[in-house]
Amino acid sequence: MEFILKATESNSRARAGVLHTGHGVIETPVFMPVGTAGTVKGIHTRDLKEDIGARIILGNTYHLYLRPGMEIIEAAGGLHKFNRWEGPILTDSGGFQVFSLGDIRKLSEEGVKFQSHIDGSYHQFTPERVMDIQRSIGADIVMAFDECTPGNAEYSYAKKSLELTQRWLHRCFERFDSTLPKYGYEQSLFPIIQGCTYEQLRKVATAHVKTFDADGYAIGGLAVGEPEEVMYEMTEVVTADLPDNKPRYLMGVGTPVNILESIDRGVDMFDCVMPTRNGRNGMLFTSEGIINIRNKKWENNHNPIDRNGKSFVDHYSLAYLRHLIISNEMLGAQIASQHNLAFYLWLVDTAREKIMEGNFKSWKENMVEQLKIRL
RNA sequence: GGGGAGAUACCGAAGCGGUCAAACGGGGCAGACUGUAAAUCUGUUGGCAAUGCCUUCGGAGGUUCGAAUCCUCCUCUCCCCA
Repeated sequence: MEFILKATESNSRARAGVLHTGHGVIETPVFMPVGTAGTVKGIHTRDLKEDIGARIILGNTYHLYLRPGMEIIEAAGGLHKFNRWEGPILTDSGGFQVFSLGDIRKLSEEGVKFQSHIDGSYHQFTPERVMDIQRSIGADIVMAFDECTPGNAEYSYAKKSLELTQRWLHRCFERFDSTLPKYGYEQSLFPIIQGCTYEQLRKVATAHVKTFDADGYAIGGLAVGEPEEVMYEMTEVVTADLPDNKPRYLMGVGTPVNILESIDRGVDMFDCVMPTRNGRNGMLFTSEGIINIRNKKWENNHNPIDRNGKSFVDHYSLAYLRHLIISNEMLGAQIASQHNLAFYLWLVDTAREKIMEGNFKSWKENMVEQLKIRL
C-alpha cells in the first residue's frame, strides 16, 4: 500500500494525498462512511459510489464475527463480494466495542472475554483471533486490537491501558505478518495510538507505533468524553511526530467542524457514525448550518433540503423529508443519511481542493463558523 | 319496546370521597447522539402576573368541611334481546 503526498499547506499541517489500495485509490483527506454490519445503514453501494462519492467504507470485526459469522463471509469470498462494494474497505478491530459494551466484557492480558449483545453467548477476542477474523473478512485496511480508554481516565489507568495496547500491538503484527491474505489482494495493518488526554503518553504511544513499519497510523481514544479542545491538542501532539509519508487516521471523528479542525492539524482519514445515525434521528448537516428537520418550523417549507447539495436526494423538499421522518417512514432515514454522507464527502473533497490550491486555511476559518449555525 | 355498559386532558385509557392538574400509552413540541448493543434515548405536554392562583374529568342541580369519585334529573354513545 502506497501513500503519496500531493500537496501540503504552508500555514497549516493540512495535506492532500493519494492512498493506493488493492481496490483502487483513495484521495485524501477522506471521510469513510461507517458500515458496521457490512452495510452503511440505509444506503445502497451504488449510491455510496456514484451519488455520495464514497471512496472507502468501514466494516466491524465484532459485529461481522457475531453475525453472520466468518463461515458465511468466507463462503461469499470476503466482505467485498458479500456486500457488493467493490472499493476499499477498512475494518475496525472490535477495540471500540470493548470500550462501549461496558460491563458485559472482561479484560485480561490475553484479550477480552465478552458476551454477545445479540444473544448473550460468551466469546473471547485476542489480538491473534482478531487478526484472523480480519483476514477472513478481507478488508484492505485492518485495525490493531486495542483498548479504547475513556476520555476521563486517570493517568495511572491510561498508562496501564496504553501499555496493554502496546503489548497487543506486537501480537497483532506477529500474527498478521505470519499469515496471508485469503482473497488475493494486499491487506495493511494500522496500529492505533492511545494515551488518553496525556501529552506524554501520546508521545510515547506515537514513538512506539513508529517502530512498526506500518502503511498508516491511527489515532484512537479521542472524542470519547474529553473536551473538544483537548481532542485537538492531542491530535496535534501526535501528528507532529508521525512520518509525513504515511496516512493518519483519526478514529471515530466527528462533526463537520471536528473534521476541518483535524485536517488543519494533519489528519488524512476520518470515519464517524454521525452522518448516518444523526441523520436517522433527524439531524441534517448542510453547508449553511445544522437543521433539526423534526422542528415544526420546517413543516411547510418546500425549499430543497440543500440548494448547494450534490446528491439527488437534496432535491426533495424540507417539508417532505420532515413528513417522512416524523411519520417514521424508512425513506426519511435513507434520504437524511444519504444527504449527510454526501455533505461529508463534499466537505473533505472541497478541503482537498483548497489544499491543492493552497488556500485551505482561510476557507476553513469561514466554513467552521458557518457549520456551527443552527438553522 | 325491554335489559345492560359507559361518557376523564389532543387521542386511547387508569383513577372510584381528601396525598388529583389527574397514572400509563400514543400523538405533539424540544433536546441528545463522534472507531453504531441506536429507524435509539431524554425532557416536556390545561392556563397564568406561576414556591402560588385560576379553569378542567358529558350537562344541570344536590350531599359533604372536601367530589373526577356519592345522589337526582337531562343529553349522548355502545352492547344484548325483541
